[in-house]
Amino acid sequence: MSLSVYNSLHRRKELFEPLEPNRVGMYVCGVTVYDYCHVGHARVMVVFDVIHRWLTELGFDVNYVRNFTDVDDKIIKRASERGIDIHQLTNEMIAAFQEDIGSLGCLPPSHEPRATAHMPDMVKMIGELVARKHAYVSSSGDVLYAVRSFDHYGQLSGKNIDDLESGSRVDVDDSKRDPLDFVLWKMAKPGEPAWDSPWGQGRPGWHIECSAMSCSHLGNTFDIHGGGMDLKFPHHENEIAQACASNDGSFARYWLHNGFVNINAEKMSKSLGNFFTIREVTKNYHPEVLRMFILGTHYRSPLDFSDSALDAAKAGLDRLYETLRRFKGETLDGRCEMSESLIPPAFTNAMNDDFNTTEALASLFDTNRALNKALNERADVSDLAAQFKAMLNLLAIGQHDAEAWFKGGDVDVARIEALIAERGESKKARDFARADAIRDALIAEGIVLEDSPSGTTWKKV
RNA sequence: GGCAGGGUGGCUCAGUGGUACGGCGGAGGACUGCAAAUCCUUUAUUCGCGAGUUCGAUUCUCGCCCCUGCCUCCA
Repeated sequence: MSLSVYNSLHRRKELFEPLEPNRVGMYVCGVTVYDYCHVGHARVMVVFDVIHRWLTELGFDVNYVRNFTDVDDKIIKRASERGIDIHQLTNEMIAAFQEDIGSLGCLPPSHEPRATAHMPDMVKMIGELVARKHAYVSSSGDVLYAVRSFDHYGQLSGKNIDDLESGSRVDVDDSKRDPLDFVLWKMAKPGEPAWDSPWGQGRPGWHIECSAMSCSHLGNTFDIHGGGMDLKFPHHENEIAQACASNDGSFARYWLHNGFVNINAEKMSKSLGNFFTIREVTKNYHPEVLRMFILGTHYRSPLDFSDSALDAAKAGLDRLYETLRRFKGETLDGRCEMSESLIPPAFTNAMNDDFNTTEALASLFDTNRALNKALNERADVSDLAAQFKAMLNLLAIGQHDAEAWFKGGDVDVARIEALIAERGESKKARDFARADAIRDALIAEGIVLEDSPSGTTWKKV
Protein backbone atom coordinates (compact mmCIF):
# COMPACT_ATOMS: atom_id res chain seq x y z
CA MET A 1 0.00 0.00 0.00
CA SER A 2 1.40 3.34 -0.93
CA LEU A 3 1.02 6.76 0.52
CA SER A 4 -1.57 9.16 -0.75
CA VAL A 5 -1.89 12.74 0.38
CA TYR A 6 -4.46 15.45 -0.11
CA ASN A 7 -2.84 18.04 -2.34
CA SER A 8 -4.43 21.45 -1.80
CA LEU A 9 -3.12 22.52 -5.19
CA HIS A 10 -5.46 20.14 -6.99
CA ARG A 11 -7.99 19.71 -4.19
CA ARG A 12 -7.81 15.96 -4.27
CA LYS A 13 -5.95 13.02 -2.82
CA GLU A 14 -2.98 11.99 -4.91
CA LEU A 15 -0.48 9.21 -4.85
CA PHE A 16 2.66 10.57 -3.27
CA GLU A 17 5.66 10.23 -5.54
CA PRO A 18 8.70 12.24 -4.56
CA LEU A 19 11.09 13.68 -7.12
CA GLU A 20 13.77 11.27 -6.02
CA PRO A 21 12.77 7.76 -4.97
CA ASN A 22 14.14 7.77 -1.46
CA ARG A 23 14.27 11.40 -0.53
CA VAL A 24 11.67 13.96 0.44
CA GLY A 25 12.13 17.70 0.65
CA MET A 26 9.55 19.28 2.93
CA TYR A 27 9.15 22.93 3.84
CA VAL A 28 6.75 24.03 6.55
CA CYS A 29 5.95 27.65 7.35
CA GLY A 30 7.01 28.26 10.90
CA VAL A 31 6.14 31.15 13.13
CA THR A 32 6.74 34.85 13.42
CA VAL A 33 8.67 35.09 16.63
CA TYR A 34 7.27 38.05 18.52
CA ASP A 35 5.17 36.21 21.10
CA TYR A 36 4.58 32.81 22.67
CA CYS A 37 3.02 30.08 20.58
CA HIS A 38 -0.62 29.21 20.99
CA VAL A 39 -2.50 25.97 20.47
CA GLY A 40 -2.98 26.75 16.78
CA HIS A 41 0.78 26.79 16.31
CA ALA A 42 1.03 23.62 18.35
CA ARG A 43 -1.24 21.91 15.86
CA VAL A 44 0.91 22.71 12.83
CA MET A 45 4.03 21.55 14.60
CA VAL A 46 2.49 18.29 15.81
CA VAL A 47 0.77 17.56 12.51
CA PHE A 48 3.93 17.98 10.48
CA ASP A 49 5.97 16.17 13.10
CA VAL A 50 3.76 13.14 12.58
CA ILE A 51 4.06 13.52 8.82
CA HIS A 52 7.83 13.81 9.18
CA ARG A 53 7.93 10.69 11.34
CA TRP A 54 5.70 8.68 9.04
CA LEU A 55 7.67 9.61 5.92
CA THR A 56 10.80 8.55 7.73
CA GLU A 57 9.15 5.29 8.75
CA LEU A 58 8.31 4.67 5.09
CA GLY A 59 12.01 4.82 4.38
CA PHE A 60 12.37 8.32 3.01
CA ASP A 61 15.32 10.45 3.89
CA VAL A 62 13.40 13.58 4.80
CA ASN A 63 14.93 17.00 4.53
CA TYR A 64 12.55 18.91 6.74
CA VAL A 65 12.92 22.68 6.70
CA ARG A 66 10.92 24.97 8.95
CA ASN A 67 11.60 28.68 9.10
CA PHE A 68 11.51 31.43 11.66
CA THR A 69 10.24 34.82 10.54
CA ASP A 70 12.49 36.96 12.66
CA VAL A 71 11.93 40.35 11.09
CA ASP A 72 8.59 41.98 10.32
CA ASP A 73 6.35 44.82 11.41
CA LYS A 74 4.94 43.06 14.45
CA ILE A 75 8.38 42.14 15.69
CA ILE A 76 9.61 45.68 15.27
CA LYS A 77 6.58 47.03 17.07
CA ARG A 78 6.84 44.59 19.97
CA ALA A 79 10.56 45.13 20.37
CA SER A 80 10.12 48.87 20.47
CA GLU A 81 7.30 48.56 23.02
CA ARG A 82 9.59 46.56 25.22
CA GLY A 83 12.51 48.83 24.53
CA ILE A 84 14.74 46.02 23.31
CA ASP A 85 16.55 45.12 20.13
CA ILE A 86 14.60 42.90 17.71
CA HIS A 87 17.24 40.21 17.94
CA GLN A 88 16.89 40.12 21.69
CA LEU A 89 13.15 39.63 21.25
CA THR A 90 13.41 37.03 18.51
CA ASN A 91 16.12 35.05 20.31
CA GLU A 92 13.98 34.97 23.40
CA MET A 93 10.91 33.82 21.49
CA ILE A 94 12.81 31.23 19.50
CA ALA A 95 14.11 29.74 22.73
CA ALA A 96 10.56 29.67 24.12
CA PHE A 97 9.33 28.09 20.89
CA GLN A 98 11.91 25.32 21.06
CA GLU A 99 10.96 24.63 24.63
CA ASP A 100 7.21 24.53 23.90
CA ILE A 101 7.43 22.46 20.75
CA GLY A 102 9.98 20.13 22.29
CA SER A 103 7.63 19.48 25.19
CA LEU A 104 5.02 18.35 22.65
CA GLY A 105 7.36 15.62 21.52
CA CYS A 106 8.21 17.12 18.14
CA LEU A 107 11.51 16.13 16.59
CA PRO A 108 13.64 19.01 15.40
CA PRO A 109 13.53 19.65 11.64
CA SER A 110 16.67 19.18 9.57
CA HIS A 111 17.02 22.93 9.20
CA GLU A 112 15.42 25.90 10.92
CA PRO A 113 16.50 28.89 8.88
CA ARG A 114 15.92 32.43 10.06
CA ALA A 115 14.86 35.07 7.59
CA THR A 116 17.57 37.47 8.70
CA ALA A 117 20.19 34.90 7.79
CA HIS A 118 18.97 34.69 4.21
CA MET A 119 18.97 38.29 3.07
CA PRO A 120 21.21 37.64 0.06
CA ASP A 121 18.90 34.88 -1.20
CA MET A 122 15.90 37.16 -0.95
CA VAL A 123 17.63 40.11 -2.57
CA LYS A 124 18.71 37.84 -5.38
CA MET A 125 15.20 36.55 -5.96
CA ILE A 126 13.71 40.03 -5.89
CA GLY A 127 16.37 41.16 -8.35
CA GLU A 128 15.40 38.33 -10.65
CA LEU A 129 11.74 39.30 -10.41
CA VAL A 130 12.53 42.93 -11.20
CA ALA A 131 14.68 41.88 -14.15
CA ARG A 132 11.88 39.72 -15.51
CA LYS A 133 9.34 42.54 -15.08
CA HIS A 134 7.38 40.68 -12.44
CA ALA A 135 8.25 43.34 -9.91
CA TYR A 136 8.57 47.11 -9.90
CA VAL A 137 9.66 49.93 -7.67
CA SER A 138 6.65 51.93 -6.53
CA SER A 139 6.43 55.64 -5.92
CA SER A 140 7.06 55.00 -2.23
CA GLY A 141 10.30 53.23 -3.04
CA ASP A 142 9.05 49.80 -2.03
CA VAL A 143 9.55 46.94 -4.44
CA LEU A 144 6.21 45.35 -5.31
CA TYR A 145 5.21 42.17 -7.07
CA ALA A 146 2.92 42.69 -10.04
CA VAL A 147 0.28 39.99 -9.65
CA ARG A 148 -1.10 40.60 -13.15
CA SER A 149 2.28 39.59 -14.57
CA PHE A 150 1.90 36.03 -13.36
CA ASP A 151 -0.62 34.06 -15.38
CA HIS A 152 -1.21 31.42 -12.77
CA TYR A 153 -1.92 33.79 -9.92
CA GLY A 154 -4.71 32.24 -7.85
CA GLN A 155 -4.06 28.61 -8.79
CA LEU A 156 -3.59 27.43 -5.24
CA SER A 157 -6.43 29.28 -3.58
CA GLY A 158 -8.76 28.72 -6.52
CA LYS A 159 -9.40 32.39 -6.93
CA ASN A 160 -8.99 34.76 -9.80
CA ILE A 161 -7.71 38.27 -9.47
CA ASP A 162 -10.98 39.91 -10.47
CA ASP A 163 -13.02 37.95 -7.93
CA LEU A 164 -10.54 38.83 -5.27
CA GLU A 165 -10.82 42.49 -6.00
CA SER A 166 -14.59 42.65 -6.12
CA GLY A 167 -14.87 41.48 -2.54
CA SER A 168 -11.59 42.85 -1.42
CA ARG A 169 -11.05 44.54 1.88
CA VAL A 170 -7.65 45.72 0.80
CA ASP A 171 -7.15 49.44 0.96
CA VAL A 172 -6.47 50.86 -2.43
CA ASP A 173 -2.95 52.17 -2.49
CA ASP A 174 -2.09 54.61 -5.26
CA SER A 175 1.49 53.42 -5.42
CA LYS A 176 0.29 49.97 -6.50
CA ARG A 177 -0.45 49.06 -10.07
CA ASP A 178 -2.96 46.56 -8.81
CA PRO A 179 -4.51 46.51 -5.34
CA LEU A 180 -3.34 42.92 -4.87
CA ASP A 181 0.30 43.69 -5.59
CA PHE A 182 2.30 42.89 -2.51
CA VAL A 183 5.56 44.11 -1.11
CA LEU A 184 8.83 42.30 -1.77
CA TRP A 185 11.15 44.85 -0.26
CA LYS A 186 10.02 47.48 2.19
CA MET A 187 12.03 50.65 2.61
CA ALA A 188 13.15 51.28 6.18
CA LYS A 189 11.96 54.26 8.15
CA PRO A 190 14.56 55.94 10.32
CA GLY A 191 15.44 53.78 13.29
CA GLU A 192 14.03 50.60 11.84
CA PRO A 193 16.25 47.58 11.32
CA ALA A 194 17.52 47.56 7.75
CA TRP A 195 19.57 45.58 5.30
CA ASP A 196 21.31 46.70 2.14
CA SER A 197 19.77 46.09 -1.23
CA PRO A 198 19.99 47.54 -4.75
CA TRP A 199 16.76 49.44 -3.95
CA GLY A 200 17.98 50.94 -0.73
CA GLN A 201 18.06 50.06 2.92
CA GLY A 202 15.05 48.08 3.97
CA ARG A 203 13.65 44.71 4.90
CA PRO A 204 11.95 41.87 3.03
CA GLY A 205 8.23 41.43 2.71
CA TRP A 206 6.79 38.47 4.51
CA HIS A 207 6.19 36.21 1.53
CA ILE A 208 9.60 36.42 -0.12
CA GLU A 209 11.45 34.82 2.75
CA CYS A 210 9.68 31.48 2.39
CA SER A 211 10.19 31.38 -1.37
CA ALA A 212 13.85 32.20 -0.96
CA MET A 213 14.56 29.93 1.97
CA SER A 214 12.69 26.92 0.64
CA CYS A 215 14.42 27.16 -2.74
CA SER A 216 17.77 27.74 -1.13
CA HIS A 217 17.49 24.66 1.08
CA LEU A 218 15.49 22.34 -1.11
CA GLY A 219 16.04 23.55 -4.65
CA ASN A 220 13.64 25.25 -7.03
CA THR A 221 11.40 22.22 -7.14
CA PHE A 222 10.71 20.16 -4.07
CA ASP A 223 8.13 17.75 -2.74
CA ILE A 224 6.04 19.08 0.10
CA HIS A 225 5.11 22.55 1.29
CA GLY A 226 2.92 22.78 4.35
CA GLY A 227 1.35 25.13 6.81
CA GLY A 228 -1.92 26.25 8.32
CA MET A 229 -4.98 26.66 6.14
CA ASP A 230 -4.94 30.40 6.68
CA LEU A 231 -1.63 30.68 4.88
CA LYS A 232 -3.09 29.37 1.65
CA PHE A 233 -4.05 32.86 0.63
CA PRO A 234 -2.30 35.13 0.25
CA HIS A 235 0.93 33.79 1.69
CA HIS A 236 1.32 30.54 -0.23
CA GLU A 237 -0.23 31.96 -3.35
CA ASN A 238 2.37 34.68 -3.27
CA GLU A 239 5.16 32.25 -2.58
CA ILE A 240 4.22 30.36 -5.72
CA ALA A 241 4.04 33.55 -7.73
CA GLN A 242 7.47 34.65 -6.56
CA ALA A 243 9.24 31.35 -6.90
CA CYS A 244 7.76 30.31 -10.23
CA ALA A 245 8.24 33.70 -11.81
CA SER A 246 11.82 34.03 -10.68
CA ASN A 247 13.07 30.63 -11.73
CA ASP A 248 10.73 29.62 -14.56
CA GLY A 249 10.33 26.31 -12.88
CA SER A 250 7.67 24.73 -10.81
CA PHE A 251 7.80 25.10 -7.08
CA ALA A 252 6.42 22.79 -4.41
CA ARG A 253 4.60 19.78 -5.83
CA TYR A 254 2.34 18.80 -2.94
CA TRP A 255 0.70 21.44 -0.77
CA LEU A 256 -0.54 20.26 2.62
CA HIS A 257 -2.68 22.48 4.82
CA ASN A 258 -3.90 21.72 8.30
CA GLY A 259 -7.23 22.91 9.68
CA PHE A 260 -7.69 25.43 12.43
CA VAL A 261 -8.08 25.12 16.12
CA ASN A 262 -11.44 26.56 17.11
CA ILE A 263 -12.85 27.81 20.35
CA ASN A 264 -16.61 27.90 20.61
CA ALA A 265 -16.80 27.17 16.90
CA GLU A 266 -14.63 30.15 16.11
CA LYS A 267 -11.08 30.17 14.84
CA MET A 268 -8.42 30.62 17.49
CA SER A 269 -6.28 33.51 16.39
CA LYS A 270 -4.15 36.34 17.54
CA SER A 271 -6.37 38.92 15.93
CA LEU A 272 -9.52 37.64 17.65
CA GLY A 273 -7.64 37.41 20.92
CA ASN A 274 -9.30 34.10 21.78
CA PHE A 275 -6.13 32.08 21.99
CA PHE A 276 -4.42 30.02 24.66
CA THR A 277 -0.67 29.73 24.61
CA ILE A 278 0.94 26.34 24.86
CA ARG A 279 2.41 27.30 28.20
CA GLU A 280 -0.97 28.30 29.58
CA VAL A 281 -2.45 24.96 28.61
CA THR A 282 0.47 22.92 29.87
CA LYS A 283 0.14 24.50 33.28
CA ASN A 284 -2.95 22.34 33.74
CA TYR A 285 -2.34 19.51 31.30
CA HIS A 286 0.70 17.45 30.46
CA PRO A 287 2.02 18.51 27.04
CA GLU A 288 1.51 14.98 25.79
CA VAL A 289 -2.20 15.38 26.50
CA LEU A 290 -2.19 18.33 24.15
CA ARG A 291 -0.47 16.17 21.55
CA MET A 292 -3.01 13.39 22.04
CA PHE A 293 -5.81 15.92 21.68
CA ILE A 294 -4.37 17.11 18.36
CA LEU A 295 -3.89 13.56 17.06
CA GLY A 296 -7.50 12.69 17.82
CA THR A 297 -8.78 14.66 14.85
CA HIS A 298 -7.70 14.35 11.24
CA TYR A 299 -5.27 17.15 10.40
CA ARG A 300 -7.47 18.80 7.79
CA SER A 301 -10.57 18.99 9.98
CA PRO A 302 -11.32 21.76 12.42
CA LEU A 303 -10.28 20.97 15.97
CA ASP A 304 -12.46 22.29 18.76
CA PHE A 305 -10.51 23.28 21.80
CA SER A 306 -12.06 22.97 25.25
CA ASP A 307 -11.23 21.67 28.69
CA SER A 308 -13.64 18.78 28.27
CA ALA A 309 -11.92 17.78 25.02
CA LEU A 310 -8.55 17.87 26.79
CA ASP A 311 -10.00 15.84 29.64
CA ALA A 312 -11.20 13.22 27.16
CA ALA A 313 -7.76 13.15 25.51
CA LYS A 314 -6.18 12.71 28.92
CA ALA A 315 -8.53 9.86 29.81
CA GLY A 316 -7.65 8.06 26.60
CA LEU A 317 -3.95 8.61 27.14
CA ASP A 318 -4.24 7.42 30.74
CA ARG A 319 -5.70 4.21 29.41
CA LEU A 320 -2.63 3.66 27.26
CA TYR A 321 -0.37 4.44 30.20
CA GLU A 322 -2.29 1.98 32.40
CA THR A 323 -1.31 -0.68 29.92
CA LEU A 324 2.25 0.57 29.64
CA ARG A 325 2.46 0.45 33.38
CA ARG A 326 1.69 -3.24 33.41
CA PHE A 327 5.00 -3.91 31.70
CA LYS A 328 6.83 -2.95 34.82
CA GLY A 329 9.87 -5.16 35.00
CA GLU A 330 9.25 -6.82 31.67
CA THR A 331 11.86 -6.30 29.04
CA LEU A 332 11.00 -5.68 25.46
CA ASP A 333 14.60 -5.34 24.50
CA GLY A 334 15.40 -5.32 20.85
CA ARG A 335 11.75 -5.24 19.89
CA CYS A 336 10.81 -1.70 20.69
CA GLU A 337 12.31 -0.05 17.67
CA MET A 338 10.06 0.84 14.82
CA SER A 339 9.72 -1.78 12.23
CA GLU A 340 7.13 -1.95 9.55
CA SER A 341 6.56 -5.61 10.10
CA LEU A 342 5.52 -4.88 13.66
CA ILE A 343 2.90 -2.36 12.77
CA PRO A 344 -0.63 -3.66 12.20
CA PRO A 345 -1.86 -3.18 8.64
CA ALA A 346 -4.82 -1.15 9.89
CA PHE A 347 -2.43 1.39 11.35
CA THR A 348 -0.26 1.51 8.25
CA ASN A 349 -3.24 1.86 5.96
CA ALA A 350 -4.62 4.67 8.06
CA MET A 351 -1.36 6.58 8.02
CA ASN A 352 -0.89 5.97 4.32
CA ASP A 353 -4.32 7.42 3.71
CA ASP A 354 -3.39 11.07 4.09
CA PHE A 355 -1.98 10.63 7.58
CA ASN A 356 -5.24 9.59 9.18
CA THR A 357 -4.14 9.64 12.81
CA THR A 358 -7.70 9.23 14.04
CA GLU A 359 -7.98 5.85 12.42
CA ALA A 360 -4.43 4.99 13.43
CA LEU A 361 -5.42 5.66 17.03
CA ALA A 362 -8.38 3.33 16.65
CA SER A 363 -5.93 0.63 15.63
CA LEU A 364 -3.72 1.50 18.57
CA PHE A 365 -6.63 1.16 20.99
CA ASP A 366 -7.53 -2.18 19.46
CA THR A 367 -4.03 -3.39 20.16
CA ASN A 368 -4.26 -1.89 23.63
CA ARG A 369 -7.31 -3.98 24.36
CA ALA A 370 -5.81 -7.15 22.93
CA LEU A 371 -2.72 -6.57 25.00
CA ASN A 372 -4.60 -6.09 28.26
CA LYS A 373 -6.57 -9.20 27.55
CA ALA A 374 -3.42 -11.21 26.91
CA LEU A 375 -1.90 -9.84 30.07
CA ASN A 376 -4.99 -10.84 32.03
CA GLU A 377 -4.67 -14.32 30.62
CA ARG A 378 -0.92 -14.37 31.31
CA ALA A 379 -0.30 -15.21 27.69
CA ASP A 380 2.88 -14.33 25.82
CA VAL A 381 2.55 -10.68 24.94
CA SER A 382 5.90 -9.96 23.33
CA ASP A 383 4.53 -9.47 19.82
CA LEU A 384 1.57 -7.38 20.91
CA ALA A 385 3.75 -5.35 23.22
CA ALA A 386 6.24 -4.66 20.46
CA GLN A 387 3.43 -3.58 18.14
CA PHE A 388 2.01 -1.37 20.81
CA LYS A 389 5.33 0.32 21.46
CA ALA A 390 6.04 0.77 17.76
CA MET A 391 2.75 2.57 17.23
CA LEU A 392 3.20 4.73 20.29
CA ASN A 393 6.66 5.70 19.11
CA LEU A 394 5.41 6.63 15.67
CA LEU A 395 2.81 8.96 17.11
CA ALA A 396 5.19 10.04 19.85
CA ILE A 397 2.74 9.45 22.66
CA GLY A 398 3.22 7.24 25.67
CA GLN A 399 6.83 8.38 25.71
CA HIS A 400 7.11 8.96 29.43
CA ASP A 401 7.73 6.61 32.29
CA ALA A 402 4.34 5.17 33.18
CA GLU A 403 4.93 5.34 36.91
CA ALA A 404 6.00 8.94 36.69
CA TRP A 405 3.00 9.67 34.48
CA PHE A 406 0.62 8.69 37.26
CA LYS A 407 2.66 9.68 40.25
CA GLY A 408 4.23 12.90 39.11
CA GLY A 409 3.71 16.17 40.86
CA ASP A 410 4.05 17.41 44.37
CA VAL A 411 3.05 14.44 46.47
CA ASP A 412 4.63 12.93 49.53
CA VAL A 413 5.47 9.53 48.13
CA ALA A 414 6.89 8.14 51.36
CA ARG A 415 3.74 9.03 53.25
CA ILE A 416 1.50 7.45 50.64
CA GLU A 417 3.56 4.29 50.57
CA ALA A 418 3.43 4.13 54.36
CA LEU A 419 -0.34 4.45 54.30
CA ILE A 420 -0.58 1.77 51.63
CA ALA A 421 1.55 -0.52 53.77
CA GLU A 422 -0.66 0.16 56.75
CA ARG A 423 -3.74 -0.56 54.70
CA GLY A 424 -2.14 -3.78 53.55
CA GLU A 425 -1.68 -4.86 57.14
CA SER A 426 -5.26 -3.95 57.93
CA LYS A 427 -6.46 -5.99 54.99
CA LYS A 428 -4.42 -8.95 56.13
CA ALA A 429 -6.00 -8.63 59.55
CA ARG A 430 -9.36 -8.35 57.77
CA ASP A 431 -9.89 -4.96 59.31
CA PHE A 432 -11.61 -3.64 56.21
CA ALA A 433 -13.07 -0.66 58.01
CA ARG A 434 -9.59 0.62 58.72
CA ALA A 435 -8.36 -0.31 55.22
CA ASP A 436 -11.23 1.53 53.57
CA ALA A 437 -10.78 4.53 55.80
CA ILE A 438 -7.20 4.86 54.61
CA ARG A 439 -8.25 4.46 51.00
CA ASP A 440 -11.04 7.01 51.34
CA ALA A 441 -8.70 9.48 52.96
CA LEU A 442 -6.29 9.13 50.05
CA ILE A 443 -9.06 9.48 47.50
CA ALA A 444 -10.04 12.71 49.19
CA GLU A 445 -6.62 14.08 48.35
CA GLY A 446 -6.71 12.77 44.81
CA ILE A 447 -4.80 9.54 45.26
CA VAL A 448 -6.46 6.44 43.85
CA LEU A 449 -5.33 2.97 44.90
CA GLU A 450 -5.25 -0.02 42.61
CA ASP A 451 -4.93 -3.50 44.06
CA SER A 452 -3.52 -6.31 41.99
CA PRO A 453 -2.15 -9.78 42.68
CA SER A 454 1.32 -8.30 42.69
CA GLY A 455 0.49 -5.64 45.25
CA THR A 456 -1.09 -2.23 45.54
CA THR A 457 -0.11 0.68 43.41
CA TRP A 458 -1.44 4.20 43.27
CA LYS A 459 -1.95 7.17 41.00
CA LYS A 460 -2.77 10.81 41.14
CA VAL A 461 -5.94 11.92 39.45
C1' G B 1 -20.85 38.91 -3.18
C1' G B 2 -16.73 35.18 -4.78
C1' C B 3 -14.21 30.76 -3.30
C1' A B 4 -13.32 26.53 0.02
C1' G B 5 -14.62 22.96 3.79
C1' G B 6 -18.30 20.92 6.97
C1' G B 7 -23.26 18.97 9.22
C1' U B 8 -22.54 11.02 11.85
C1' G B 9 -25.09 8.36 18.88
C1' G B 10 -25.02 12.12 25.43
C1' C B 11 -20.00 14.47 23.88
C1' U B 12 -16.01 13.66 20.38
C1' C B 13 -14.14 11.61 15.97
C1' A B 14 -13.33 8.07 11.61
C1' G B 15 -15.46 5.68 7.49
C1' U B 16 -17.98 2.97 3.46
C1' G B 17 -22.67 1.85 -2.67
C1' G B 18 -25.01 -3.22 1.09
C1' U B 19 -27.87 -0.37 7.92
C1' A B 20 -21.62 2.73 10.74
C1' C B 21 -14.37 2.77 13.58
C1' G B 22 -12.19 4.36 17.90
C1' G B 23 -12.02 7.59 22.37
C1' C B 24 -14.79 9.96 26.47
C1' G B 25 -19.28 9.26 29.16
C1' G B 26 -23.65 5.85 30.66
C1' A B 27 -25.74 0.79 31.82
C1' G B 28 -25.10 -4.51 33.03
C1' G B 29 -21.64 -8.56 34.01
C1' A B 30 -16.69 -10.97 35.33
C1' C B 31 -12.73 -9.99 38.78
C1' U B 32 -12.40 -7.81 44.05
C1' G B 33 -13.77 -8.29 51.15
C1' C B 34 -15.60 -3.62 48.78
C1' A B 35 -13.37 -0.54 45.27
C1' A B 36 -9.92 1.03 41.45
C1' A B 37 -7.69 -0.81 37.02
C1' U B 38 -8.61 -4.48 33.29
C1' C B 39 -11.72 -7.66 30.36
C1' C B 40 -16.78 -9.01 28.37
C1' U B 41 -21.69 -7.27 26.90
C1' U B 42 -24.48 -3.07 25.90
C1' U B 43 -25.46 2.33 24.41
C1' A B 44 -27.34 5.66 16.38
C1' U B 45 -33.11 0.83 12.61
C1' U B 46 -29.40 5.59 11.70
C1' C B 47 -25.41 9.27 9.30
C1' G B 48 -28.83 18.10 8.39
C1' C B 49 -33.64 18.20 5.02
C1' G B 50 -36.07 16.92 0.28
C1' A B 51 -35.83 14.60 -4.41
C1' G B 52 -33.17 11.58 -8.09
C1' U B 53 -29.86 7.44 -9.87
C1' U B 54 -29.55 2.25 -8.00
C1' C B 55 -31.73 -4.25 -6.45
C1' G B 56 -29.84 -1.20 -2.44
C1' A B 57 -27.26 5.56 -0.40
C1' U B 58 -25.10 7.80 5.24
C1' U B 59 -21.70 7.11 1.16
C1' C B 60 -23.09 9.23 -6.04
C1' U B 61 -26.21 13.53 -8.47
C1' C B 62 -29.40 17.87 -7.89
C1' G B 63 -31.96 21.38 -4.81
C1' C B 64 -32.58 23.47 0.06
C1' C B 65 -31.37 24.69 5.28
C1' C B 66 -27.55 25.56 8.80
C1' C B 67 -22.31 26.20 10.43
C1' U B 68 -17.17 27.57 9.73
C1' G B 69 -13.09 29.49 7.14
C1' C B 70 -10.45 32.43 3.32
C1' C B 71 -10.96 36.93 0.28
C1' U B 72 -6.43 42.23 5.52
C1' C B 73 -2.04 40.29 9.58
C1' C B 74 -2.96 35.25 11.03
C1' A B 75 -0.57 28.30 12.02
